[in-house]
Amino acid sequence: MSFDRNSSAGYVVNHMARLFAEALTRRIQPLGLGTGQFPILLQLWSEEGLTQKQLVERLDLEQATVANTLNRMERDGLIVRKPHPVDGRSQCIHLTRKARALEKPATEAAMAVNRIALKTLSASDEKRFFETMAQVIGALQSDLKT
Amino acid sequence: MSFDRNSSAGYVVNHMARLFAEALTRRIQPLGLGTGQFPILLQLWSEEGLTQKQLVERLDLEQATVANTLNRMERDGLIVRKPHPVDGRSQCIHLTRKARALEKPATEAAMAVNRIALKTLSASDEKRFFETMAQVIGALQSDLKT
DNA sequence: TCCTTTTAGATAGCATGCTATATATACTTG
DNA sequence: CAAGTATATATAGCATGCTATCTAAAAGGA
Repeated sequence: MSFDRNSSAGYVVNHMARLFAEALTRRIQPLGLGTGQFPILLQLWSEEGLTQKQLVERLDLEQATVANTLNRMERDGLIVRKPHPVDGRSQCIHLTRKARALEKPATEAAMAVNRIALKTLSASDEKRFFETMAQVIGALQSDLKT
Repeated sequence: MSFDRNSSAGYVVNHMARLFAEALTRRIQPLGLGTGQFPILLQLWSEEGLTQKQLVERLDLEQATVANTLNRMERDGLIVRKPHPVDGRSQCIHLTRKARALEKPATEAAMAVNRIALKTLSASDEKRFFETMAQVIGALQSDLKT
């Protein structure tokens, strides 16, 4: 009996993640946004003027990933980089008016995707699902720390 | 109160998927494999000589994704493409000896990752987790069909 | 002060996955 | 059989994410 993809947590999780991404893409592409920009925007909507370093600390992404995504966001007119007042190595990331205007429609789109994805779950199933994911994430993180 | 990443199913699922991928990468990179090659190898280990079309039907991936991954696998000496006996458009994908030799260590690596990720879950939690993921996947798939 | 080390960010290069499109072969229909 | 359609694969081009490496500025120590 061979390894069955659909009994492999890693495979199923990857598949589910791709479906989430596709569903979100559908809804935010018309706003001119991509899925990778979303976490950064969420952070900046609640806390503007962060440095790249601070963004990296708050999001579970590598520095290079954030730098590249910021480049695309700058190109697309969503952010501007302003020199840091005291540290010449750093820059503060600020949102443009355009990016601020997207907060409501974009978060609504993300909430719609979450609602649709979880709609067959009872409140307790949903709670359990989040708890289980947190456990799995914790287990993988401690493995990776090895 | 703003949108909280960690209460967003999409975000958490994406994060979990990246951690699974990283844990698997750690273990199969020494074998010369990447995560994207894994589903294709699994399929071919159990059913060799499939066409690209058949692979696409069995894996939830786009045709172009499979074509590109097969190109890398050919480059890396894992597969060979042989002309289809009757259909001149198709090719049959065959494993090399090298790829066949990787079946055991690679599936063991994947099983190790799954075991580690789920180790804090009881049997019933684990069962429930898979059931919930299947429901979420189904809900997203039916949304995307719209 | 000068030198070393650390830190912030940029960049190169790659894999994975996508959409859109091109190409070549097969099929179908008049 | 010719003409048009459908199918199998290839390719272009992009976003997201990674590791590894480079550069420039800051911090610390002799």
